[in-house]
Amino acid sequence: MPELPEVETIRRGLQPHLDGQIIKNITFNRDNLRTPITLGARQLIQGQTVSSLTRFGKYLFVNLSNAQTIVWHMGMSGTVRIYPQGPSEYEPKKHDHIVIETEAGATIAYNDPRRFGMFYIIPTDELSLHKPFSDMGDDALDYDTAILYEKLRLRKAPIKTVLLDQAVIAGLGNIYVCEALFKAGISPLKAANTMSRQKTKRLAEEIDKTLALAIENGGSTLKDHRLTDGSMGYFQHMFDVYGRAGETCPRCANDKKSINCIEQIKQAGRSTFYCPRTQKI
DNA sequence: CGGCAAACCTGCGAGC
DNA sequence: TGCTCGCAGGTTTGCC
Repeated sequence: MPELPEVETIRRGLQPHLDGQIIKNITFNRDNLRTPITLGARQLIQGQTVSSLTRFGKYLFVNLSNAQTIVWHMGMSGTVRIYPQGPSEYEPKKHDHIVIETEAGATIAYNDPRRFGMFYIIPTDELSLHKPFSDMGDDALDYDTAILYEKLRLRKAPIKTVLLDQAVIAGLGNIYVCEALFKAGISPLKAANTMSRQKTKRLAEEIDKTLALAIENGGSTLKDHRLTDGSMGYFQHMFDVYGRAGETCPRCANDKKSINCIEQIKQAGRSTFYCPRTQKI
């Protein structure tokens, strides 16, 4: 599910219920997700105050007053449900792997059927040195276009594949890469190292617009993603190309030039949706 | 090192 | 109705 807009939507939902709150209790209903849940995790988390709730790329960071940080990733199918009234209101669901109760009385449940998610704790000051983050690119909501251009210049793989690499830019996933490339009129097959400064700037503008609009709309619910109140995102209704193989893209529809122009292809094992007529190499 | 397939899991829809 | 197959928002590993 979660690319940057979905994770940011979850972060904003958690903010009023977790930031500044004391974690009274945390329950792990299994000892691993994608990564193991260490034995000491509960002791390090329980009783601590949340000093801030931040996001980097698709990762959520719950920073604690004891200088430890919970690194939280939603995998493919992770969702967070908040019950402000606490345990009396909480309805356990299958695949609720982690349940947090705050001193203020809220219950927060992490549900993840496919268990591709991650939830582990590391010292806050080691975050930037830590494995995935140490060589991750800038966050897709706050990056330098000139640096993006330099990174693209070093890669000859297709632009679609390169933008999915979190070391290039952090937070983009399959949906938003397809959508941004469409809006920028760039073919997903174009070699990254053939991107001009001008085209990179154009792409960056469309990435910015696409992510902002998606966040405004609560992210995209294909199947699993939910806001923390259980409601669905809305941005899936605004896709130009993702999941629309065989349909007509908005540009071609406007020009009355073609129908059924949207094609679905595979790149590095992932589906790509695009309009071959209007997305240029 | 770069690039790609496969693996990690469960659930769901399509087709038979 | 029920079975099998393929596919899904991501990341990591291992093999050319």
